[in-house]
Order: sequence, then C-alpha cells, then structure tokens
Amino acid sequence: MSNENIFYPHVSVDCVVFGFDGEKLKVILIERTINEQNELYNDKKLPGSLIFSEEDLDVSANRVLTELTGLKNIYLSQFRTFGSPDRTKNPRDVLWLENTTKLKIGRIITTGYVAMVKIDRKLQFNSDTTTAKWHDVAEVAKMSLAFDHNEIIQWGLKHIRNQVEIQPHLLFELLPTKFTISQLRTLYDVINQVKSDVRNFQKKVAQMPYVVALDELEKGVPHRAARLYRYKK
Amino acid sequence: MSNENIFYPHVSVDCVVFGFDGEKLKVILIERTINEQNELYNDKKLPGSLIFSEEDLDVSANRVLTELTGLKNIYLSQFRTFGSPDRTKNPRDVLWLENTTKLKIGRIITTGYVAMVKIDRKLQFNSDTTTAKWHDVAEVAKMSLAFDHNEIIQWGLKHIRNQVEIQPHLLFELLPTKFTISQLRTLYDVINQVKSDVRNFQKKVAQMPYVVALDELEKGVPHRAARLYRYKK
DNA sequence: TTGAATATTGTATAAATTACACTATCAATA
DNA sequence: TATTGATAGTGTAATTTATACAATATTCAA
Repeated sequence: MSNENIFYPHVSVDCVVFGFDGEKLKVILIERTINEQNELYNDKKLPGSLIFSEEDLDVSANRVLTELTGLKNIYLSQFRTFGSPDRTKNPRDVLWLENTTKLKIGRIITTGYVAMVKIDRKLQFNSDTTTAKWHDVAEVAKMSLAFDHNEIIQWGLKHIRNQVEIQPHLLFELLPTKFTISQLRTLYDVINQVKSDVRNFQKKVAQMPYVVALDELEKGVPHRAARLYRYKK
Repeated sequence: MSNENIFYPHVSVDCVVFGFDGEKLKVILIERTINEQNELYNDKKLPGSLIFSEEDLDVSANRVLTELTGLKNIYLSQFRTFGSPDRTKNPRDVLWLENTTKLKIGRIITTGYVAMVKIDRKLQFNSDTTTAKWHDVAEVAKMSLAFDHNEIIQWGLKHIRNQVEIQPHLLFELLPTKFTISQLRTLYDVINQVKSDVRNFQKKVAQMPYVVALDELEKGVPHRAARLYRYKK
C-alpha cells in the first residue's frame, strides 16, 4: 500500500434533531452568515462541528448539540457517515469553514446523528452569530442548505422511520407529556407518510400498555375536548 | 469554539463480508503478523485500511476489499462508524499500524461496511503478508481480533438482520445459484437466530414469486435428493 | 337552538402466522 | 433384494393481526 495518497481528513458530527408541533415534523437548523467579498450571505445548516482530538464520536455529537442549541442529555443515535470529497465542492462552504475554524480544510467526513425531542424545550446557544430554530421538515426540503445537509436530513428521516417501527416507544420523545390520541396518530402518520384509520388506530393504542389514559381532557379547544394520555415506562 | 483541541484523525474503512457454507454463517478475516520485540505474533482482523486523500468513502471500501481479498464488484452497505479514541488503546495494534502505514497514528475513526457474497468466490490478494480466509462467525466471536473488530462484526451482523427483514432478496446473495429450500431455511434461521417450522417455511417460499423451482435435484447426497431452486430477478 | 368541529366507539372480513405428523425417496448395507 | 437411516415433502385447523367502514357524542360559538 502506498503512502503518498494517504492524508488526514477532518472529521465532524452533524445532528438532525426532530421535533413535532402537533401537526408537522420539525428540524433544528442554525443560521449561518458568510462574508463573501464584503457581501453578507445568509443560509442554514445543521448543528454540527469538528470533533476534538481525543473525543469519542458519540460524546462529540452531544457536546456539539449542547454548544449550538443548549439542549442537554439528549439521546443521539448515529445513522450514517457522509464521506464524499464533493461535500466541500461549494466554495461558499469552504469559505465559511475556514473563517470559523481558522484551518485550511480540504475535505470533511461527517457522521450524522438523530435525536427526537419535545418541541417545547428551550433552545439556547453560546455564540452571537448562530441561532438555532425549528423549521418544517417539508419546507426545509425545498431550501438549499449548507454542504450536503439536505441529504443528511433525508437519511435521518429514513432512520427515525425505521427506529420507530422497531421501537414505537420513541414516538413519545416527540410528544408533550400529556397528549391526545389524535396527536399521536398525526405524528405516526407524518413520520410514516400514511393516513391511518381513526378506529383502527384507537384499537392499536388500546393494546399498548404503556399508553395510559388520564382523568383529564384537553382545554381551550372550540369543539369536544379529547382525553389526555401519557406515556408510562 | 477553540481550535487547540481540533486535530486530524485518520479515517479508515472496514469490510464485514459474510458468506454461508450451507450450514454456518462465515466472515472473511485477514491474518496479521506483528513483530513485537523480535517475537512474531499472529492474529486476525477485518479487511480494512486507511482511505485515500480524495477518495469517496464508499469507493474506498470497494478498493480496500479488492486489494485485500480480490473480490470485485461487491455491493457494500455502510452500517456504522466507530469513533472511540480507545480503538487504538492496544499497543500491539498501534505497533502494527505504524509498521504497515509508516505513519505516526494517534487514533483512527473507521466506517464499517457489510457485504454478502457467495462463499465459492475465489479469494485472492496482492500482498505476501496477508491472507484472507473464511471463518465461522460463531468461532470468531470467541477469538480476540485486532482493534474493536469483534464489536464491528456484531454490529454488521445486526445490520444484515435488519436488511434481510426489509429486503429478503438479499438472502440469495449468500446462496449458490442453485439451492434447496432446506439451505434457504437454514440460512434464514442462522441469520435470524430462530428455528423455523419446515412446512410453514415451504409455504412462505411458495409465495415468493422470485424463487423458482428447477427441473433438477441435488446430487451426491446419501438420502432422498431435494429439489433445486434458483432466484429470479 | 342550531351548526361546526372534532371525539369516540364496534363489527365483519380478509390475511398472515402458528402449531402440528405422516408419507416419500434414495442410498447404503445387511 | 429387503431393511434401515436420513432427509424431503406435504395440508389443515386455530389464532392472531390487519383492514374496511359510519353513526353518535360532546363542546363551543353563533
């Protein structure tokens, strides 16, 4: 094996954090400003950054997420690594990288992580120049994000679909503590891109021992109030 | 974000290539010899190596697999990236790395790929010092492999289990062109760690339009010969 | 009181999964 | 050539799971 072709790529992590507002699937993006020949250009990217020297990849994903969004103790699940040299083919991305890292960067290999969090959790961040905000996943698909972040989000979405099929418990990460069956169904449908039958869905929920009915109804709705449920264990 | 903690890890790929001998699940390992204070030490590792400078990760996995096993045009599917700094905590592994790469290596982040190939494919290799051979997956689990390769194999195994559930077609990658239902069932059972009922399995196969019966029986068996089938499309 | 909006509930049918045991075939050998 | 050992091959009933489908209940607001 010859050595002259071996070099030292940079390694980063990117977090695809999903939320649910009761109606639509959301994802956290960070605003990015690039100073391009004294013209300021704004676009959006996933929360992500280079890993530290002796830092475990999973640990790094948690650190970066906290630094850029303020979210702590989030379960992050690795789903795929993106390693095309074309990831840095856009000069705007390279410019931004070199400005923010003060490093000369040839290529970056990034590992994607997904998380599912309750959308009412507060987003905070260290830096003055980045702002983490929720965006509609459907809207984001039409936007042009930094690097290959559109592609990363699609893979992340695919990943949570698979995850949720194996572990339906994960759905409750996205719902408020108290929720209606209707919210649960909407979430299920939006993730799986289906339209479930109301009665059959009720039946399905009824045989989930970990979804327990509360003695409480939703409030402030201009129609019959739905019963609230919570997730147990 | 401070820069002093950012550095340039090495990036590699490792291939977990599964085969099936009609009875047991197999995996390709490479023999490794380490010269430790003039004592030769032998052990085994997955086929894997550092990526090249401008090489796509997927392309790299294919190149490395061909270089180390002679296998060409294999469909490799990425399943997980291993990024613990502890991956190089064994001095023996570091010694081997530095001898083979002539590089000073602190840590290596590796991306795992799986492949499923017919076990009768010929294994060939460039180097005089490595030999690729099939090993029982069950036996390998009891061996101590290089780096975290035991762990990588377990993740790979989990991955093909999921894959095969979604895409039962993949099973036929592991079988000879002509196979018996009994072989198919044994393979199914060994991958899913179950014991399927013979009659129910026949029923299941009967409703797979892509498994077609041949007008041919197996030969050289000291009992009633089973009908041969092949995979179509 | 009425209408608008959403919540809640059951039954019949079809499809998929599971459990279960005897006969058929062939080669080796007595 | 009869017997034995080893594996192939086959069907039915019961259970579980998935699907299709519509009328009544509750609440708020007009």
